[in-house]
Amino acid sequence: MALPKVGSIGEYIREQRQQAKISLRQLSAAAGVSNPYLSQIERGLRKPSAEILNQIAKGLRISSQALYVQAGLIEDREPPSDVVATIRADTLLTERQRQVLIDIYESFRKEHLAGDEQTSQNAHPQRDPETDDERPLPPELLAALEPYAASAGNGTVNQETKEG
Amino acid sequence: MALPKVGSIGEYIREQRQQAKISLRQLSAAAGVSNPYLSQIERGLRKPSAEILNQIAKGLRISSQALYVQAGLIEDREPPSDVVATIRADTLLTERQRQVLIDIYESFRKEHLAGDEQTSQNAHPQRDPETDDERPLPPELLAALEPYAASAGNGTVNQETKEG
DNA sequence: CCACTCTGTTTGCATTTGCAAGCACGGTGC
DNA sequence: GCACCGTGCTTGCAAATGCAAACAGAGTGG
Repeated sequence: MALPKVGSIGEYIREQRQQAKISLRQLSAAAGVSNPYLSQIERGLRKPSAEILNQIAKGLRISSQALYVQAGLIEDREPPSDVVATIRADTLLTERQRQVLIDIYESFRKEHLAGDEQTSQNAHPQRDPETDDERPLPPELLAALEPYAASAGNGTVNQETKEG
Repeated sequence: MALPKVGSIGEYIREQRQQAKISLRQLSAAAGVSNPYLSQIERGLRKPSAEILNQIAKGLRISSQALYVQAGLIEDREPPSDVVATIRADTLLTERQRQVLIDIYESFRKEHLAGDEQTSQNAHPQRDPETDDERPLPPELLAALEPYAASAGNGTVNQETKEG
């Protein structure tokens, strides 16, 4: 029953704090959170919000992302290549553009490596958040490419045009 | 509005959702949050916790980190890494694939900078999909994307995967 | 005209966050 | 003896999160 099974986040904070050799109150002051709340967080009785986590990370002088990963709020999955990581880190693109580039890149790699193998299970227009990893290009990617492809004149892009 | 760019997490979510062309309820189901709450989040009436943010990021299939940065929860000031150099260094791609990726990347950057320079897109509470001035990609680039774009509307995945 | 379905929104409420105040314990010095 | 530090922990309580249900419009079609 809703026992905050954030697990190691509290222990992780406590470890970091003890390694820094500062007291709970010191960290609470540095992080700008109350000491009782920090106490409860460290013992796993409370599940802090992202803001509190961020402040604690600041107070501990550790990376916010490391804390989010510990909290399970960021998937720390290994990027499949340096290209993907680099694209992801590029703040000059929109998120959609990033996704398009990464998807294209991965499609290219699959094509280049496998050459023949392909998956033909992308029939539904609805996305399934759980079961898509092998598709060539997702529908929303094509939707994102659509405005660019509009001037090509090849006519391959056929959309419902429900609203526009 | 001084610089409320990082504060408008809700607008960012709404933009991403509308770009993905899914309804609020669809996203709420995919993200596992209630639709009224998502509505309030998008309009800035509620400040979602990190968990909710993470679920929304999953539902949108965008990077959680990008969302946290948008929410101002991560001071992520990573330098604009050189995507082009990384693509060029990738030996798992063919030269032609590399060129296509680089072309797309540079087109995206031009478009992103041009679109961001005069007005940010959060001026209107609702975007009109037709008023986007997005520049088309070069024709040879679209030709390279053709086999992937085949699954847009006709459902026939015509993927020759032949690049020679 | 009415039923049905989709869109996003509002309302009321259980649950939770996060804090101020206070508690219990241990070590100092006077 | 006992005031005075420090440590972390417990207790209420205002405020916020997040949800279920109901609401208001716009299409669509019987």
